[in-house]
Amino acid sequence: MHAGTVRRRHDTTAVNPRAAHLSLALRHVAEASGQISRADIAARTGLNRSTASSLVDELITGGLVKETGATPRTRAGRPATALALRDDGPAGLGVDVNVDYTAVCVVDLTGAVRYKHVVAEDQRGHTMAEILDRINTLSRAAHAAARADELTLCGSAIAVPGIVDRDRATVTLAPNLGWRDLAVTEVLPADVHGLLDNEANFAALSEPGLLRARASYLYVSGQIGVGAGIVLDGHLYRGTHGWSGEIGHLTVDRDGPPCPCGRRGCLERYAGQEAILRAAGVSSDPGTALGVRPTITLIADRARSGDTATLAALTRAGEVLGATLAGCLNLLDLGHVVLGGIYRDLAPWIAPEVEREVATQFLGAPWARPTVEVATYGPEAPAIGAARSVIHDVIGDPLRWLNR
Amino acid sequence: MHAGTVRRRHDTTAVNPRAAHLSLALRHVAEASGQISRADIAARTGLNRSTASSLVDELITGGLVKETGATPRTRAGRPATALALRDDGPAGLGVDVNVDYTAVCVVDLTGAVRYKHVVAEDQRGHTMAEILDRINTLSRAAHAAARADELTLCGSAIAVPGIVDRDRATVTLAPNLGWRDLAVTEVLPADVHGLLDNEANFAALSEPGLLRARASYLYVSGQIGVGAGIVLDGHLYRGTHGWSGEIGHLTVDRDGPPCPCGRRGCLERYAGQEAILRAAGVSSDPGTALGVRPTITLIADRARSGDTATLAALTRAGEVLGATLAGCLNLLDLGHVVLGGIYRDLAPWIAPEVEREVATQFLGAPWARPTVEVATYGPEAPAIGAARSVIHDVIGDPLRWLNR
DNA sequence: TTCGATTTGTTGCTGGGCACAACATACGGC
DNA sequence: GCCGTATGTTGTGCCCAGCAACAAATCGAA
Repeated sequence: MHAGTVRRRHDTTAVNPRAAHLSLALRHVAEASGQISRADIAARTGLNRSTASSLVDELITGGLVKETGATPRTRAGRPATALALRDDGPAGLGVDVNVDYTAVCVVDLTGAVRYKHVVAEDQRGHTMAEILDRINTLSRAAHAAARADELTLCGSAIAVPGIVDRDRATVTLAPNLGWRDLAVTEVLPADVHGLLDNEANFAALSEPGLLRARASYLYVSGQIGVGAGIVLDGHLYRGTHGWSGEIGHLTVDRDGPPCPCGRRGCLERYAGQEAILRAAGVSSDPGTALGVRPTITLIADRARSGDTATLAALTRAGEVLGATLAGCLNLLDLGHVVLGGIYRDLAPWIAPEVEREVATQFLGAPWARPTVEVATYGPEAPAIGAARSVIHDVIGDPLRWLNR
Repeated sequence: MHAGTVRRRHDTTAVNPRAAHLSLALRHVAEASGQISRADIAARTGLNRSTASSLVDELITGGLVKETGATPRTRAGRPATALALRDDGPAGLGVDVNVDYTAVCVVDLTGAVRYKHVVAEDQRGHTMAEILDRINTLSRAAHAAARADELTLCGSAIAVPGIVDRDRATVTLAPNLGWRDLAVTEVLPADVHGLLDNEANFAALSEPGLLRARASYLYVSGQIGVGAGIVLDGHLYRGTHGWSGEIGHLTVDRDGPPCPCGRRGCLERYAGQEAILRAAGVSSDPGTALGVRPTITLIADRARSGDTATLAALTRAGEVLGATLAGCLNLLDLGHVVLGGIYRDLAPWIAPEVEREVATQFLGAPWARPTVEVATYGPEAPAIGAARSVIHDVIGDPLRWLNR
């Protein structure tokens, strides 16, 4: 079940066993894609074989699951028929509105990205209406592409750089876009109700291992700010208001340099994009449009060519970031960190430092060595994660798709 | 459902609707004690009135719920019969083994503490066998007291200062007790299976508001170290290994004083008991037995009499603690902190500082002002929370009690 | 006071869905 | 070719939630 919409925030409501079991069976198919049979589902869930069969049949006739021939026969006995998710059923539309680009993508039930389109253009030169219009146009194109690919869009989600109110589907505040109390999902095609969340949160959902391994990890997204998505047991933890993961303003040094937020020595002042650029001696003039990517690849180029100032800046940033993350891991008892955003591009220099800091400062290290991983997707992560969240909702409540 | 034992760590198993609904009904009775009727339960859960009646009847015949006359009649219509938890049914046994005292208590289904006994004696002068023997003796006495009070002990839980492996019911490491890989729950009466957890975690469960309000908060437990229990939506969050809440070694200042853990500038070095004592100019010689309480009350006395060094030490500790907690709240998006352990005794001087720091540094403050609260229970909190965790398990799975 | 309106709790009925058992199916091994 | 084994299907019974009708207990108004 996707932690967001279907979330049993108050699990004080009655349970529908059929719906729960359909989701359960579908989840097992998704987690062990292509290598699972009806009997396996029965064994793993504790349900009776006949019940599992009935559930799978309903999922098959509903167009969510298909049989994929027989499994490789190993033991004696009748060979099982393998089950897998259909890749021509429901699909999710993901949109990412960032400061200097807009991205849309379509993800099918298996989690595969079936369509992707990125428009790299700084939003700051455009009015709100123009931005919304672009979102609308891109969404329509994605919608058409999905239909041409025999996919049925069954939902959409928008990632924005800011604070959102998910219940009201409203952007509370997105400073870099100049948005405040904006119901942005209304520009989406009417037949797909729109979800909404922070970029870091959706980016965290883009990791492919999430569903398969029922993972718990901290996804760190380095951008102009530094955010994080907290994934616990395969579910995004959003906090009481939906603002979880605000690590950019954790205090590194109470006597450190002042931060626009009013405090001193925030993590962003050491490991944020601007701080890295400044420490490396690169001008970070916001007037040079298309800011984010190019400057970061510039940094990477410099580091690759051995520029000492750049290498020192990255080492320092990695150290500070690692130390801060170690604290987060200690608080949450998480054993896994994923480096996303700019840290993914800078991973060759940042990751070792983070790994070292985390290994030495994680208190559980003697019993469980923490791992640091580089994100699978780069700038397209929020859009993919957004689309995937739609898929998660289908898997969490397949009945809504079945009797649509 | 209690997040610990009954926890759907992998919610990959079939659901038993009857069990879930019994728990649901019982939970509603517990949350709205004395002011709820069968019809209310039906309305709030979405279950049919007849179903709610059936569930309540089963809970009544099982000895978990009772009718308490009629409700004050306000509107027209047949007056409802109020329901409440029985206080003469199942009860939980809680044990707290700390460095300088051992505590046991019995909590009934309503959450009330029905028996309590604390033996203040430093464990460091005794062998492991002696300590275990004392636990056994105290437990037997509590068992007898519960029986004399017409209560039926249906489970037990032990709080220890250290790292535990809940699945194996084993203390992995309790430095101050000298324990390592000890299956401490085996000394409990055989008919009550023993749970096990860290003191801070159980202490967090001792707060009475937990069940009623489905709360989310950070319970900070100041002792020799500084620990925390993370409560999300009324459930204790224990992390992937059960070590969550380790805030004592969050870094306050990377260039700060060295800490025995090998790092520098850990929170404990500023807001831990020893640090406060030292900063206040009080000797913290560990040779003076019965260390914890008396020295803390001494500090409180000094502060009350206006000793400037003491007041400065407390202000500083509160500041640093508050700043660190603000970071935790930002990461987890929690809006509520409970100050427990020594911070409860020192609350008059610590709490305002914490409150100020949290208010200014919590990023969500403009939309949701964070609150700081003083813990309900003092040193007995872990034992009470341990006992209460047993009760939570009964409420989370009443069937196990009903067909015992 | 009486009668309708209203809300609560109970009872009998129905149907959905799961467990169970028996059976058909399809292999491997001897 | 036969037996053992594992998978998937079919038929049966039971649990339990929903539904509707009814009894119970109050309020309000004529």
